[in-house]
Amino acid sequence: MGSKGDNNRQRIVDAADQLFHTRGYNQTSFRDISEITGIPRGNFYYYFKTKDDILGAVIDSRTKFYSEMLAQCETAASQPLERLLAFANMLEDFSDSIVEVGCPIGSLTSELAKDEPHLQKKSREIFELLRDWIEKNLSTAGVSDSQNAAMDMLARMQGVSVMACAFKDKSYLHRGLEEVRSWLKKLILN
Amino acid sequence: MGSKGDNNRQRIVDAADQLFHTRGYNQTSFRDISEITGIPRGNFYYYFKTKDDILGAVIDSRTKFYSEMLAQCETAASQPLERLLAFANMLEDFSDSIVEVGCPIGSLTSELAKDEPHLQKKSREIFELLRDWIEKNLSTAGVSDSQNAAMDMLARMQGVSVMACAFKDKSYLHRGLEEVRSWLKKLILN
DNA sequence: GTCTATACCTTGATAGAC
DNA sequence: GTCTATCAAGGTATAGAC
Repeated sequence: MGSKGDNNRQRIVDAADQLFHTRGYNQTSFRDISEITGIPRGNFYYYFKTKDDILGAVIDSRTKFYSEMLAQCETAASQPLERLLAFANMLEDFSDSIVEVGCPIGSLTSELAKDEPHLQKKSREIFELLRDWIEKNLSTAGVSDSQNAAMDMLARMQGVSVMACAFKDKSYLHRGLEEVRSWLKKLILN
Repeated sequence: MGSKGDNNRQRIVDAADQLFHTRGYNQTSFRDISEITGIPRGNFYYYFKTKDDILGAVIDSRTKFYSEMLAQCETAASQPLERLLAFANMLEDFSDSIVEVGCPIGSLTSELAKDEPHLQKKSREIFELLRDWIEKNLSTAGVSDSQNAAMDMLARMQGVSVMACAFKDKSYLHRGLEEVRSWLKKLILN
């Protein structure tokens, strides 16, 4: 705590987070992380036992990030609909990188599904965090079957992310997210 | 044409197709393909110049596969709505592998977005094939803005695939596809 | 056309000096 | 805590015999 090593550890996690997003987990090497951080490859093993452990720390970091994002949505608005809309709006800030390399959560979970079932389970927890928060707000807003509706909202956002990335089409991403918002309003306001 | 080598070439493509789907392109090695086909690693270079070339052939093969699937949908039904529903129904046949490793088109396109922009463009052509076919049928059915509606249909299917794979939830996949079908009916029958 | 052997590189991971 | 040197394994790709 507060020791010098914590800085290096955090710098490794931050660089890995970025690289896992833009290049993917399997396509990111220790050399890549070393070049960005300036920390020699061998040193990584002082902070982490394996590459999987780095990914675990990255997922923890992302969980914290989205957790704070949801907290921000709750501060920004007091009503469930407004909070859900605030969440959808925040995603627009990342539209450039979504079009370029996909959704950080969705693309990671999809990649891990193919060869890292244990870590896929861990990355799924970010989805569960979002799903439960959405469900809570939908439920408060009086939406029946809020569990399924929460999954549907995430699915819609994932769908537009995948297609926007596939077609490199930023305007489609915006149109798709706009449809999610209008779907939300219709769902809650009847 | 008809020479012995064509058999080996096709066997390589078929094995690679399967492996790229279940393990991903980058995580599939020549050794893996060699073990399945029994063809020595070195021989691959008689049929293909690089690994990328194998992927190119796999994408061509998948394009042909989906092209034939769409033709089947046209044979199975004469009305646009029925044809679109037939298409959605056919995807249910692959629900097990979608839950396990994701949609073959979506997950490949997402993977390639991160480190193979040239091949991502090629894999996108499968999406374009589907989109244009869906658009044609929606248009014939009298749907206004059929272009956007076709993208929306693909996006919805991709979304439920990503979430069903993330949560390993086959029943969610079925529910999601059922919603796509009812959305289609509402869209066309007003 | 088919096969073996192998070159050459990068990978994740380890050992041990400082 | 930090660093360098290095390992063993596995990757794509090549050379050349048959």
